[in-house]
Amino acid sequence: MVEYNDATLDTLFHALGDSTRRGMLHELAGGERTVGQLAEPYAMSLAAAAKHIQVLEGARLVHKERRGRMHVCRLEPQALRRASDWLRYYERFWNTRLDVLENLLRDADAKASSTGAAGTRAPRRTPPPPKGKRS
Amino acid sequence: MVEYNDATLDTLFHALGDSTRRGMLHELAGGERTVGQLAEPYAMSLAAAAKHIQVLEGARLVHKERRGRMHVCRLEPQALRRASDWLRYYERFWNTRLDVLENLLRDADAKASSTGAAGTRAPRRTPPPPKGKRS
DNA sequence: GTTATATTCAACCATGCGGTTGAATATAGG
DNA sequence: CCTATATTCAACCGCATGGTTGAATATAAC
Repeated sequence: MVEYNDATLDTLFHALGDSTRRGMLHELAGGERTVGQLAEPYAMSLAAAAKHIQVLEGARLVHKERRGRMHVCRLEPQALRRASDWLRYYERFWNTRLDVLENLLRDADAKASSTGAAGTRAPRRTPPPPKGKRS
Repeated sequence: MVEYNDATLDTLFHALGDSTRRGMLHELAGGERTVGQLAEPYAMSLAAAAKHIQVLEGARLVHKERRGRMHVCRLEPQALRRASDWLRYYERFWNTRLDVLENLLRDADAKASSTGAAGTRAPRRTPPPPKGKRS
């Protein structure tokens, strides 16, 4: 059951699509950090860094907890796992040498279609991404 | 050797952070598809869908090849593998029951700090994301 | 050659994103 | 109480993104 809704994966991958945020995750892999600690390495305002952290929170990649006057963040690995699960669906394409086989088939096709016969492969659609519960 | 530069991962994860594009990848998992075929399920102009495909190309998730008057797309699994590799670094956080252990430690800490002694854990920084070759 | 099909290109538009600054809030410490 | 520290909030800005439309290009079909 690798079923996550679109919005979740959107925000998740969007959160991962920024090197500052990935850097913060990497830092959090070393243990809990305060907002200030996470922000410090970056050449941007604290407010900007804090926004990045909020994005990570929104994607449930990070949990923030107030402790006295500082807010400490911790990595929330389940979200990362969700991303990994999604990717796992495509694992067969690189794991088994299926891609090599694909290449051979494609090349054979190219040669075939250039010598005549059209539309040999890929005419069938998989059930269309059903408009609101995709991926 | 799981070393990819920031920009690559930025564009890669950004490309994955859109459900239309993920839907297209899913479709391409079924084999080669033309631009028109990929665009058809979506309630947007062909031009818009084509732009999505270009984003996928830019992230090297898809290879497009002109064949006659149509352009056929194929899945390029190495890029997906890159994303998977990046995630793998964090696998330990959810695979081994290390996260559970972490929870226990954290709770213990919370109790400890609420009963007195401050700043027990997480004072050490891992080497800071070195500003241009991070993640 | 003309027409239809498949796709791109260019200009444009609204919205969101990553950043800034300055003020507000809340806790800790002298 | 007053001040310093840690963080958020709100307003603003420039730029990228995701979408549109209409014209351009190239191949296929008649």
